[in-house]
Amino acid sequence: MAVTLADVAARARVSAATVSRVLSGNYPVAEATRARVLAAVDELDYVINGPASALAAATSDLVGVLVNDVADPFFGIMASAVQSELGSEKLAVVCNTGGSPERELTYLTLLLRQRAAAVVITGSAVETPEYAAASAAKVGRLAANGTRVVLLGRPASAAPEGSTFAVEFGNREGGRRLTEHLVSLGHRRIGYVAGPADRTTTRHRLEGHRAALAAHGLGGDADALGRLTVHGPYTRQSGYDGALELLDREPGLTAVVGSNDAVALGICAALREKGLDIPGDVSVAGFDDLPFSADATPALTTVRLPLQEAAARAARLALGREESPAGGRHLVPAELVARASTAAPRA
Amino acid sequence: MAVTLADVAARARVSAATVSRVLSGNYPVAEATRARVLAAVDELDYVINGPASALAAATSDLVGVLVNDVADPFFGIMASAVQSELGSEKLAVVCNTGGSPERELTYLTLLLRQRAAAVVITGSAVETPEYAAASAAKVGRLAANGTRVVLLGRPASAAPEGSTFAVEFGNREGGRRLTEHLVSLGHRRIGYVAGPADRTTTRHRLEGHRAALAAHGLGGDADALGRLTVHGPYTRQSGYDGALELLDREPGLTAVVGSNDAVALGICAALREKGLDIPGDVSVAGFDDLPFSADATPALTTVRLPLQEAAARAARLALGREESPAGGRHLVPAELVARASTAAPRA
DNA sequence: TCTCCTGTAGTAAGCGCTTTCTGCCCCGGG
DNA sequence: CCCGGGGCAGAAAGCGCTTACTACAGGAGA
Repeated sequence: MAVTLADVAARARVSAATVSRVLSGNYPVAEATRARVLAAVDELDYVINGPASALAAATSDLVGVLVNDVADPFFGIMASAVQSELGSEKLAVVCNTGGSPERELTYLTLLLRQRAAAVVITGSAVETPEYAAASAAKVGRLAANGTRVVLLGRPASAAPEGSTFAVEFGNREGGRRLTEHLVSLGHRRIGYVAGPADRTTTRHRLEGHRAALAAHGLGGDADALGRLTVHGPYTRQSGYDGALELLDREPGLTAVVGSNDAVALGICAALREKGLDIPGDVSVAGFDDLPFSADATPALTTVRLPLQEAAARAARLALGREESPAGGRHLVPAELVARASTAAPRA
Repeated sequence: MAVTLADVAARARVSAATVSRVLSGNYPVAEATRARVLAAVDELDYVINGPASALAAATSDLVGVLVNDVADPFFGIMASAVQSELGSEKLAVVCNTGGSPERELTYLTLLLRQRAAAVVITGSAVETPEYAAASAAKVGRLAANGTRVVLLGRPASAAPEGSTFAVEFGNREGGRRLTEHLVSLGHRRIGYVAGPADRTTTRHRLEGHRAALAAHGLGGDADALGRLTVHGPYTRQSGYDGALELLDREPGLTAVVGSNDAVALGICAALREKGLDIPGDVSVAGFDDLPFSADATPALTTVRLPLQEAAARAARLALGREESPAGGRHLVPAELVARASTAAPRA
């Protein structure tokens, strides 16, 4: 990288300052001068030095995107949408946290080090006071540095303020609608394979589920609810194991809800292995409406979360391209998608 | 970010140079001094300034990862594996090129600008001389800048040299094995929904397919082959459309191969819609063995590409952690995975 | 005892930009 | 005809780090 600003300046017979102004575009430059500079840039095949620019301007072109795992479609779709929305203006730094709070903090530190322009944090938060405090501290540090922080699909830990925003998913509402759908079909004993017990998303979806049950007088006592619920990671395997466990505890189940679509698919596999028909013997439902859900056999009833739109909005907030409502919180609605995996229980 | 190296140096009563040396670790520092510096770093909660460091050292902690689209599992899996392999040492900058050569070049320029330590380029290349030239020029420029370039799942455009490596997939071999499997089951008229005509991957998979046919005297003339082949993007929709088209042209088909698993699923959907049983009436096969393929109904026969291992190796090459064989090319073998979507044709 | 290493640490010169502060030039108004 | 002001462009001071190069102990060999 021999060619520097100074070389371009010399060739265009202007000062380095002028070249910088032409390239950054945030200062008026006479048209003739601009053309001369641009020509020189072209002729020399000049590529600006990002780090030098970032150092002088105290901010970089990087936007961090924290996900549990980009290989998981739920996160992959969001990461993709964020990246696409950034265009060629900013670069997306994708970090797999594996859902671990420690790694999340580690990556936030690395992004702080890079003087990232913004950070989009996806995935549910762990609900422990220590984590909340550590997380808030780190976010505060980022904000102090001028980095915009956007929480995507995660509730604002505290009241978001200044340059911190939240795009939240209607998990509670979606969970409620899904269970209402099942109840209205006639189901009374509904199993639930939930996500890890300490995550916000898990809690919200489960709360929606229980709210729907309660609204129809099906809540029962905590013990009964507990017997119908198992927890595990958001994986297919967890659905498989959970379904077997629930079937064992409550042979009379007529429906099982998975905490997400992958879990639901695992539930389906377990039921099928037990010789049960879906939805003839047992109805199954998921959450998220990922692309493969419509293709499954039977097609999965689920709750659609507009991941792309939500992620694109998060990206726009990160870039400061979209105004934020007072309070900085956005709620993205969840929508029931009823398909073939749910039906009325046998009489 | 008020705290700088100088602050740490003052607090530890050493010079800035010493602090830098302790943090970078590439220069001996006495144990007592090191401890003092580390303590100061801790007390001041110092975070190094990435851009400043990158400017002075002329290289950054960024590794570019070019993919068609991270939301596509094929690329998502590779991006995830690369990111994980980088650990917290380097940051992965993921760029969606959408398969467009222009965007690929744009992103390579942006990564050059960032003085990325390495770039991993995934996805098949477009086979036109202009693109090959432009791409080679850009890669050369990156190499000249000290950036390691690793091609993942794409043939080395020219002989890779110096800091350029290639981890290639056994697409030809995989294609051959798959078709041999079908032929050995007794299929004679095999349709093929291929990828875009101008991509290397498409060509290799198709060549493997045709080599297998030729080996069994089923090649026929170019016309016959052409009639059994349609091209389209690597999408489900393309498989759906392609299958209908092929069925129309050649009603006597007993098997259809998709250019990848998504295409194969589309083929399945089209066949089912036509009232055809899989594999009773028509066998279907895909390529890649993505996670959803095993779960499809019927489970898809396909060719497994060890994407994670390949991507991890690419990442190691990018970091300079793994020795490369002479010539810098690695070939990753493809393996046939026979499942329920293929069977002998009806008598 | 003196010199010469070897092992540490400090000095200082940048790395290539951005941006504030100046200053020039030219126009319009008095 | 002279002065004030606006529009552009240059000078130069950093931004915070890395890394020669230099300096200075203290110990070994002569």
